[in-house]
Amino acid sequence: MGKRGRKKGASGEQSRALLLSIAAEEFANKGYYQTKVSTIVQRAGVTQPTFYLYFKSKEAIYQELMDSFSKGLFDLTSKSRLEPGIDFNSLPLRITKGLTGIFTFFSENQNVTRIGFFNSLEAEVIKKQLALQIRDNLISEVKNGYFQTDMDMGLIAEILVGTIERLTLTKLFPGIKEPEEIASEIVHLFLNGMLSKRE
Amino acid sequence: MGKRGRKKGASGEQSRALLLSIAAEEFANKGYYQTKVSTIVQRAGVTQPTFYLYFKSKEAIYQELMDSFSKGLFDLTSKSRLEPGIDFNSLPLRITKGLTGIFTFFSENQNVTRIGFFNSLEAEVIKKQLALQIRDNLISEVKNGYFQTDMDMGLIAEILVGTIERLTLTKLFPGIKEPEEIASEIVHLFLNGMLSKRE
DNA sequence: ATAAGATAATACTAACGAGTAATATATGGT
DNA sequence: ACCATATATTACTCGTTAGTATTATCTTAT
Repeated sequence: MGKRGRKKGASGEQSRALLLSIAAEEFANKGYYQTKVSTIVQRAGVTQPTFYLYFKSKEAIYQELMDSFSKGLFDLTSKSRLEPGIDFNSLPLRITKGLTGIFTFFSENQNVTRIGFFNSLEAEVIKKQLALQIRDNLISEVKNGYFQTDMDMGLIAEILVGTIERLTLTKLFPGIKEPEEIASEIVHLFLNGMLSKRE
Repeated sequence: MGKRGRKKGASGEQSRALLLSIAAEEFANKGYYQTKVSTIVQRAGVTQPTFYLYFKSKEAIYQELMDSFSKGLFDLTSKSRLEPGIDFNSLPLRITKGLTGIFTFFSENQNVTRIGFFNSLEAEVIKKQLALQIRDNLISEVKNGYFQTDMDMGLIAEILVGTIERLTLTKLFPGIKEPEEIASEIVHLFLNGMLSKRE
């Protein structure tokens, strides 16, 4: 008796994926504490115990989303490491390509990016990591004599992270600018500064 | 009978100020939702109803702290507006001074800054406002022929805000660098870029 | 056809945390 | 000396929300 039990055509993987996707949206829009499991399951058209069939806890599904973002970003940045001995004049383009990759990834994964880069406690850790990676790249470029050597590369790396962060939120996500556009404007500014008329 | 009632030497203003200060610390460290009124009052050595004697709600005390930050920052930035017709060569120093003012304010008000600039929903609004003010200044400086004119000043303003944000968190708050130091390095980078050897 | 395992629902618990009613003690002006 | 007011406490309520015990239905391999 009753309308309990497994539904026709019910597929576990599908339910799980749906929950993940909706949860990403909720977490991205409302943050961790304002996001309710009850809302997630309601929107997914399942019940609370179904949620706990696939995820150990609210914390766990959040972590899974975080990890997904974290891994994606890490794969990206470790791929875009510069091999030594690049042509001098192609460096700006290389840097632009690397930045474009990051912005494209963010753009294609808005919800998890919001979670992993803006809303979470671990966002700081991730940004710190990104800054370190950027700093290492900058230092190796200084060794090649490309930049001024009297600058603090750790500082510049942090400035770049702040720049990426801010422009992602204000220009990329609202669709005001494309990844390539943002990347090339950043590179232009950071290389030449605002006073330059040099070419 | 009992130990109820007003305490000897109890001063309302003092209790209120203490609650505000502790609340600022809690909100700054844990964010809004993880901060508990019960913890605040416990740390302040008063009870819950005492809290509600001075603040309408948890939301209200949070708003009060937010407003304090918001007002402080606004006073600062509106004061540092550039009057027209400044000497060409003194502009970098002027900009550095303005930035130093902001960093000093942040440094002297860490907790509310964390709340108003990093943890809150309204942080976005505040940053947006700051970006607009910076953009206006930049544009007026372009009119004076100081910068290249082919750059998107809205974009640069956002980059500056991101820069301020990030360096506040990673260099200023940990005490790694002083306000003046950070300000002058920013100005140097943004004016000259990383390629420049010009002087 | 049937048992085992997978997928789901109903109806609950348990805890936490914001906010309050009622009550008591100190202080300061008259 | 006394009362009005400011300051504080004890001991609650009440809603919200994460998580669960139990039961039911579907699916698939044999």
